[in-house]
Amino acid sequence: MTPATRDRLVGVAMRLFALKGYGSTSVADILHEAGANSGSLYHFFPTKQDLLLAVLDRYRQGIGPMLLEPAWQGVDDPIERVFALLARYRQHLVNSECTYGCPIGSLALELHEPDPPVRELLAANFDGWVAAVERCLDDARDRLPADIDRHELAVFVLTTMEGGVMQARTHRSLDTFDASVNRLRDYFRRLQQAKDR
Amino acid sequence: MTPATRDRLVGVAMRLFALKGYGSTSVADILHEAGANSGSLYHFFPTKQDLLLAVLDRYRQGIGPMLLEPAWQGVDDPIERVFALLARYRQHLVNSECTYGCPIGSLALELHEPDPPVRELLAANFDGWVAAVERCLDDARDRLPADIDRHELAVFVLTTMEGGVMQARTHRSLDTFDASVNRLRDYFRRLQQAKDR
DNA sequence: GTCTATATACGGATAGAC
DNA sequence: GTCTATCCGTATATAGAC
Repeated sequence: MTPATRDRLVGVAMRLFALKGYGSTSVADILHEAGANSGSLYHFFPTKQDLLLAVLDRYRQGIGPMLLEPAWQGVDDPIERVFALLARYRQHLVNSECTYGCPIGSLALELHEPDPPVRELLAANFDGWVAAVERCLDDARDRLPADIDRHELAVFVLTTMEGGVMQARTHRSLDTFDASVNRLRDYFRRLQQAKDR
Repeated sequence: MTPATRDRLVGVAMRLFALKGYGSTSVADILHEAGANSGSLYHFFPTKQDLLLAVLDRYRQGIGPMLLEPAWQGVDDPIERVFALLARYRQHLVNSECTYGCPIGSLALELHEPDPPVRELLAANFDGWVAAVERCLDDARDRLPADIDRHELAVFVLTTMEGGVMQARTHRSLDTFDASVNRLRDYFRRLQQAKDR
């Protein structure tokens, strides 16, 4: 069965906001691609921004099933899971010729003064991502220095992904993304070596 | 003498694009704040995008005099210069209550499929920034492992800044920026320790 | 180079029948 | 819940006098 109209609208909006940005996606674009009419959309969502909130909520709920589970298929080592997650973003860049990166990061910088509910959902998406990485680091705590701040380190992994994706899109090249992940990998190696002693 | 109209338009556009974004800044906003009329702007710039190109070019030319020189006042140590540069972005966040970060990064993610000249000027801005950091690292080469890729490391510094700024703006808090810079500092410490042995 | 007035398109959102 | 038709503001850009 084809998804109900509301879900279809959210799905199309998710796709188009990621592809073209929030401001550059018109309500008419969404209606056209979803095969719906203005009246339907405004029946479910009072404003375009409410549709954005639904999109951000779907991203947040999808962190586990849509992002982590596929990325971690067949990867059990917690530190390798961190880098498998980064590899997934790399694959998105490859598939899109370096035009598609992290939709949350793009929206976070596109919307300069977002209304509080929007900003909070963006932050909640980052928090969920960082928390998942932090659980990996906790699982690997025996291989890291005891005094390392694992929350800071998890934030730093997200920083590396977002900063690397931004530069890759701008240069239309994977080089800067790979350089960033290489340096993060080197940092992890040195942390693990410090533990060995 | 008050700046010539053209320069004033570029200056106002630079400010408003950084504050509100490119798409959310109307030509009328710029004209109003610059005290100019439509005819003047379109006399100098055929389209709004040409004005953006002038803004990006001014950023690029300003990397030395407007960014590096102020950040490096009284700082001679090349590695401290890297962190002084990051501290300058932190200060921008403080001054703006975490709303103003890096205008180049914001534009890079706001414009999803920029016309080639725009994308190239964004990339040139990143290149100039990275090259400056790389020169610092070259100046400190004796304190870093001989086999470290200093270009990758310079890219990683920009990655840290951009990723940290993005999260700080989203959380309206310096914590994630500070966490990222702390981890980068720890990485540098470990690189220098590796050299000592 | 600068001014005013305006063309023209498209945006989000609404009205009201079905 | 869905449809068509449309309101109305604002956007970029232009025309042509001065």
